[in-house]
Amino acid sequence: MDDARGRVGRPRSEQARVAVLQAVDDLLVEIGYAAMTMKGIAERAGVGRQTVYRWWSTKAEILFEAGAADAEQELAIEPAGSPLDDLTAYLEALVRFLWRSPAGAAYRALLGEAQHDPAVAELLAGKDILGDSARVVIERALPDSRMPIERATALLIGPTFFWVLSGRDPAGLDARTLAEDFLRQV
Amino acid sequence: MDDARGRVGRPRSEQARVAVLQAVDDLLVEIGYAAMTMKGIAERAGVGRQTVYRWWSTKAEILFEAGAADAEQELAIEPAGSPLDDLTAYLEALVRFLWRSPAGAAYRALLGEAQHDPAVAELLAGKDILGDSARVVIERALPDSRMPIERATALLIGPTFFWVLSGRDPAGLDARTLAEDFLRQV
Amino acid sequence: MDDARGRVGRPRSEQARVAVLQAVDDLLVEIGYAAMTMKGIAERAGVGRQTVYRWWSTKAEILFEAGAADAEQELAIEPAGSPLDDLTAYLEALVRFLWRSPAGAAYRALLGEAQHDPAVAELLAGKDILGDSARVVIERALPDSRMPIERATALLIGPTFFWVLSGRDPAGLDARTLAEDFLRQV
Amino acid sequence: MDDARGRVGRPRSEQARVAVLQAVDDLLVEIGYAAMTMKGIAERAGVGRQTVYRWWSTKAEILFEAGAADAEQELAIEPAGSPLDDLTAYLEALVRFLWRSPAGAAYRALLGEAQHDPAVAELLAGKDILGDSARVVIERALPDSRMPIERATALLIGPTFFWVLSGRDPAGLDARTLAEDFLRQV
DNA sequence: GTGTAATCGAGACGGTACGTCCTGTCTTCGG
DNA sequence: CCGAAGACAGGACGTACCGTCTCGATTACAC
Repeated sequence: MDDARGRVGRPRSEQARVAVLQAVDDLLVEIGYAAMTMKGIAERAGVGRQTVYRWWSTKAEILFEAGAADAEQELAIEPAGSPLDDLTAYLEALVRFLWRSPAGAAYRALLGEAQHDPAVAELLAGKDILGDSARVVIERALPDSRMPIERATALLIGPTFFWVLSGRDPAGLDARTLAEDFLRQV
Repeated sequence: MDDARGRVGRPRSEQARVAVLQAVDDLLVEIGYAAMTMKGIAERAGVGRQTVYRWWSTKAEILFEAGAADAEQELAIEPAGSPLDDLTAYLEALVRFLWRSPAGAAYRALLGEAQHDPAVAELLAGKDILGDSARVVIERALPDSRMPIERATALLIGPTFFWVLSGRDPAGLDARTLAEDFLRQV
Repeated sequence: MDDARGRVGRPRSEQARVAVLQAVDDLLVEIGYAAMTMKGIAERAGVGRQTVYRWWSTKAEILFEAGAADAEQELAIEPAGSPLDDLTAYLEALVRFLWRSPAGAAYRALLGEAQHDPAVAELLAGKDILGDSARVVIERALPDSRMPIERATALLIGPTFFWVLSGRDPAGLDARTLAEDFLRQV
Repeated sequence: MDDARGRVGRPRSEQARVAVLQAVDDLLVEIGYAAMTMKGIAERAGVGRQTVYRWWSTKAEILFEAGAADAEQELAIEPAGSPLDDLTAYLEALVRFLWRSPAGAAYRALLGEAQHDPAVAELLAGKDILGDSARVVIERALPDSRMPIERATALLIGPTFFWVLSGRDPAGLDARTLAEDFLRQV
């Protein structure tokens, strides 16, 4: 309705849109975030640069759109029977996401950029990928907890988040132990 | 010793060194990390660009040298009497550092860059500012703990670290509560 | 006939045609030839770009169509009684045309473009605005001359043409003197 | 002296300067004035674009510097014995220059551009290539003429100039006849 | 003192990405 | 089929910064 009314002119090309998102995905793996350029994205996608700028302002925006869906899916956990198993499975997924997954690499790059670029910070603030995924798990595992969900989230995610982002080797992490630690607090 | 050997030629100018470090400090506050350039640093310092490149490879290196001493000092806590008070004071200092301090801004910028730049990651790995400061406090407050210090560090720092870096408002944090949570685990 | 055959569909819009020609006239005065673009012309005329391209290939073509009629009229001189007066009047008109008239500005722009663009050269070759106007005057003033008309044309127009196009100030020209010079040769 | 005093920084590269001028000369012949771009010139010269922009503002300026010396030389005529021979030789050189010479093509392109670009007009006004060369010949051939040199110049050059620039075939020109016509006026 | 040598500020060098603009084509809807 | 609108791929624009390179000038140590 909002879309179909007074539309005039050539409509946006879906083909160009997915080509750009795919190019960003590929380039992130091949050359990394820092080496990615708007020019390079456009060329890789076989798309004019103006077309890229018409729909996204920065490579951060494209990366966000390209990675958000994957991220959400990778952090969604099947119920595992017990609270401890649930939390363990989630923390394992979190490590996998942050450490190895392309979507996680994108997330870390964006979060890094957000530390010194308010525009990116705002972009990330619009969709709290980690917090949302953790809330689902916590509410399922501890429906009766009286701890505010925000604080519980930080306690659950924080240690792993710090461990990975500060460059420590995730091999030194044990998800089950962390889950047990968490249950002792909450 | 390293310096006194058969050195010949004009020695490094201490004046140029501090001018560069000062310029980086100033520019970080004035224009932010992303907008800082090697060219801009050299001009602000009144120094030739070659002189900058001669002693540092990247702006990350300069920033690191400029901020490390401040960071260490801001995270060093006087013994406060009780373990809970000690830990609370440390977490308060940590929030101040990450959230408001220029040195903390530098640290966050570097940590962000480290997520997609291995050279910066290595730089940070060389000096574990957060981990070192936390270890001191933990060993003082809990001399008898049998939990590995690395894990204890992650449990202590993690929630606050995640809270701030993910863009949440530190006003929602309560250091004493977090310290109590921590003591329940360890 | 050409028009009356089995034409089908919406006929060419006269309104669009004159809007484009008017836009070109306006833009030539307002921003000059070099700054004119096909995009700008279409927008100024309130016309689709495709409509412009459908009927003209280049801005030179539009400008030519827009200025030709004016040029012809500005260079047509009423008989003035004597050959000398006729020629003087013509040379004065020529200076006015080349120096101040919008149509003259268009002509000079096109002639300039023709020096490095064969397509424009061919366009101008199709209608010899200056030569045709001079021939009329010369044949009227000197019906018995045995000098080839082409050479006479060059002798009459050349000095003024050179003067103006090489950027000299037309104030330094005296049409009557030039007419006398011309009569001495022919 | 003026140059050698307080110079600081790396001096301008003569090698880059001649590479650019040579590239412009080549490109003018190969692809023509209109198709020449600053980007193309820089690439052809194996030079950074900034280097081109540092020393010249427009392709017109480069072309002017590249062609001026050639033009001057091509229009300098050896004394031929008689005024008529002198003037004939000059007019023949003028036709050669305007019609066939690469330097002449450059001149025509610049003169064309000058018709709608005041910056180029000013550039050409700074060095009156045609006028200067004609003055030399006229003053040598007619040392006692009382006609102002500017007017004599226009009478001498004008017809040929008009003939060539308006796209007429120079085969139809006869230099000796034009020289005779000129002598009849002056 | 007189080299010798590494430093300094300055600024030009060849490159490359930036974000904008225009090109000429295309794809939509409405007359 | 024409027309307005506007997105498309492409490519030049002029600018900024990259990291390197030459300059002349300075400043130490070794002779």
